[in-house]
Amino acid sequence: MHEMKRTATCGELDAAAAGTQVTLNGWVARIRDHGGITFLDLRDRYGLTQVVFDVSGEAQDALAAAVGGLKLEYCVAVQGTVRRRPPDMVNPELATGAIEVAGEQLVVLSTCATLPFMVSDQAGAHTEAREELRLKHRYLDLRSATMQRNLALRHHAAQAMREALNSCRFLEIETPTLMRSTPEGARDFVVPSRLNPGSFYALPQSPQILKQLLMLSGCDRYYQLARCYRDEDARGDRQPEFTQLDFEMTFVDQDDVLEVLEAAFAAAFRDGIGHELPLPFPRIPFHDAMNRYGSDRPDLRFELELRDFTELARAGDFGIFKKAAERGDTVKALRAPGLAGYSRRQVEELEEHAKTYGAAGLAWMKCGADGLESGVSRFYQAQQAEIYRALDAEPGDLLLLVAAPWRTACTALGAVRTELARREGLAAAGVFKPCFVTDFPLFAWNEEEQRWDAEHHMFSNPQAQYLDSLEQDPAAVRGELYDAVINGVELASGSIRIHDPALQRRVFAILGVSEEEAAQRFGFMLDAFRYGPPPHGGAAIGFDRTVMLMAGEATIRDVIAFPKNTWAASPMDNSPARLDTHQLAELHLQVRPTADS
RNA sequence: GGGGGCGUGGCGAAGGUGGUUAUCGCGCCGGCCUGUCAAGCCGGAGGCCGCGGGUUCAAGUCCCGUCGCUCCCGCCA
Repeated sequence: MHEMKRTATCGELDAAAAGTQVTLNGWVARIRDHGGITFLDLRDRYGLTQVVFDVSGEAQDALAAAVGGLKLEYCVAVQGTVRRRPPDMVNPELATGAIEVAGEQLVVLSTCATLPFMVSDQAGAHTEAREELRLKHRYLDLRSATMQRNLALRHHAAQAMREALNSCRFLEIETPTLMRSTPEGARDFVVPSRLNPGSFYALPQSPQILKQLLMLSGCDRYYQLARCYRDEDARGDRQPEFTQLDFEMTFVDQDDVLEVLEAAFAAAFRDGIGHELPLPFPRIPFHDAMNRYGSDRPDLRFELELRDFTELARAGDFGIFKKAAERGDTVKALRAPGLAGYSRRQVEELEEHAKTYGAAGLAWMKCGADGLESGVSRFYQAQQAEIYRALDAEPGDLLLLVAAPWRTACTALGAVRTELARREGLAAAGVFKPCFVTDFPLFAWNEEEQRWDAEHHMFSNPQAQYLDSLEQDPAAVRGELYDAVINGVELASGSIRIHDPALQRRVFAILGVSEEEAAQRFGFMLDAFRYGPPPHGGAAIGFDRTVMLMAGEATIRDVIAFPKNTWAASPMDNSPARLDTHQLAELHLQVRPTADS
């Protein structure tokens, strides 16, 4: 170790330490040079301590020179005496603000080049530099108080979730990251095999099948902080590699799994940010969530519930809506309390928003003191009283309406709902409203390919009351499927699985998966399920998103140490990168030029 | 695949309708200063305005193309 090894961190000294000799190691966060006296803010993971160098005396020339040469982000060691600050110079913003260290010796452990951007030292704030630059020099970005906090928060959340599951008899078991491509929704990341020319591993999109096999193996309860890989376009809350707290349980029903989810989230929020989530989480069936909030991941921090307007539209004179209702489409209404003052421009912006979610348009009217005004109100003069009653409308409200097939109408107006909340500041920070969304449909009709897809995945159990009518009316079948949602963010998803091979065959048949295809793609699993598979179910928690939510960040990249950008690349190490011809040859690969190169 | 936003010294921003020394804050370099904590004050260096082409007497500004970043739709069971 270097000379001047630390005896204290930069975050632990307080008035009780006054008078003691200490050595601190850390980085120069700030220098305030007043001539004869210089203040140095020394930073490490634990905090910030002010060091004072009084170099006015002639005998201090050597120290003065050393202090004068300091630059931001030099790594240094300081030895000195802790002393109380004079009362009027205490800094209440700082954990160590009651004291300062009178610096007596300074050793520069290493120097620092001119910074590409300032390391942010303000809690909750990121550096001003654009994200691309932050990612290129991620090691510097991670020095900031905010990123340090995020990494620590992530650690504590992980430990809390582990403990919560440990105390429920779960075993942490690892599964391979090199495995075969399995039938899941996303594109696979693929790894060529050197020993098996032309063959490839796939990186897991989730350990789904393997954890089910662990249940068959009698492990009873399994969990894993599993890295998952999906080759799809990124988003603020989504990047190609991410972490799930994946778990699975034997001999349980849906309520048992939901309880574990509640325990895991409660522990993470408690240990991570000291927040007590209210238990149990409210449960909202999928259809209710869509009808009331226009989303299968409702943000419950604000009301703004959607209402059905279909029958009113059928009886009204607005031709477009009338025809929609008669055609079997749904008309949804959103009452925006007190927003009748919205300008035409503002409503048009909301309409544009609705259109991106598939709405043909956004109709509107205003609730005046003497009845409905503006927009499409002239078509509904005869029904004013009925409309006020049905929507609980009051003078001063703005009414927004969408007509479309049920799901589109709900989704589009639901998007308007969250956009309104954003504009009006209704979604408060620091408030967490969890819920479970349950009773998802098992199958979704794929219009393009004219067939049924699995809404969740093809191993999810249909609810018992649909077992006799599976084939007759797939659209009506609800599964033992559930999501956990907090503040409009989907944080977990799971299901009770099919453990009866005969039922599994029926589901495959509905999905159009032939026996041969099933055998070829995941025969090992079907084979395994011949050997006494137990009833089981589980879920997976989107761990990055959970931490993002707790940290109050807008993107999961801010809670991942070394994330990828939206083009799945890392500006720091320039990955992905080309392989040299030798490596390619060894892997039996040949790179074909792209059409445009 | 589609749509929106952004790209100006190391960083963040300002630069109506085109007009000649491209502005400000931070950082950097030099100087002054004994109580700051976003220290202050004085001075200085540093920019082919993402790139390519076009219009024009004249382009950071207008047009076309292109690249990069970012947000959203699609996609992501």
